[in-house]
Amino acid sequence: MEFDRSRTDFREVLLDIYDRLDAHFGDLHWWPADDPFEVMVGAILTQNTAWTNVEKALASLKKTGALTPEALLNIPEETLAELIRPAGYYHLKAARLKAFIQFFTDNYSGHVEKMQQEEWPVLRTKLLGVWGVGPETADSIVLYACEKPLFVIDAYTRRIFFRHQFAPEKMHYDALQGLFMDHLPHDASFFKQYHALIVNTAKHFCRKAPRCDGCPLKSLKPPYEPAGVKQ
DNA sequence: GTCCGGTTTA
DNA sequence: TAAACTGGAC
Repeated sequence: MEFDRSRTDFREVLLDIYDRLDAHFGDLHWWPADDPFEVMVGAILTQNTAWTNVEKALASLKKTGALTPEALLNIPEETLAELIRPAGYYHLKAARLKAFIQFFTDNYSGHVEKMQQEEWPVLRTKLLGVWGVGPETADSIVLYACEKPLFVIDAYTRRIFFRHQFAPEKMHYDALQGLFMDHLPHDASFFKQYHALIVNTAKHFCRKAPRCDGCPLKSLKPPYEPAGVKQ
């Protein structure tokens, strides 16, 4: 099956989807965190993990005063692992946090402001070089911690856009990202809200077992499909 | 393709 | 009791 994204009004389709979701959910104020550093730590902790469990891990880090670059640099990895245990994959994530903090300290002296001064394509490449940081984690940090206009793709984005037949199921991360980046204005606040809306939509309606009742996208037509054709 | 994993949700 | 959870490395 061909996925025709060449039509000139694909931008209008993406904006239509945004408007529908924004009207339904309103301003979601993502990413939920006290500061950019907490966003970065949360981005690693939330890898394949429910956010409610990440909140517990972040709470225990705060409670013990460990949620600073200096503290995380010096804390023993095993101690860190126990603190973040509720987030799951805790041995793995302790190692990943350590790798990221080392990078953050070496390159930006542990200052988010210095990181924010980096050109985002450069920053993204550097982040992808850190062990434990893949495309979604890197882009979450670039967008939500550094306020740079980069569209974040996740499993929810894939699910929703595949089901509505805008993209093949296993479309590569960068290709799917390009679908948004090539057709939408590069605005950080807009991208933040769009991704947040996608996550909410997937949690409420576009679950693994779909609940299309009441979904703002229920009446959405695939861009290439003639109106009225039943799937 | 497999492994990492405690916790919540259905 | 099983599925799912704001992935990434090997």
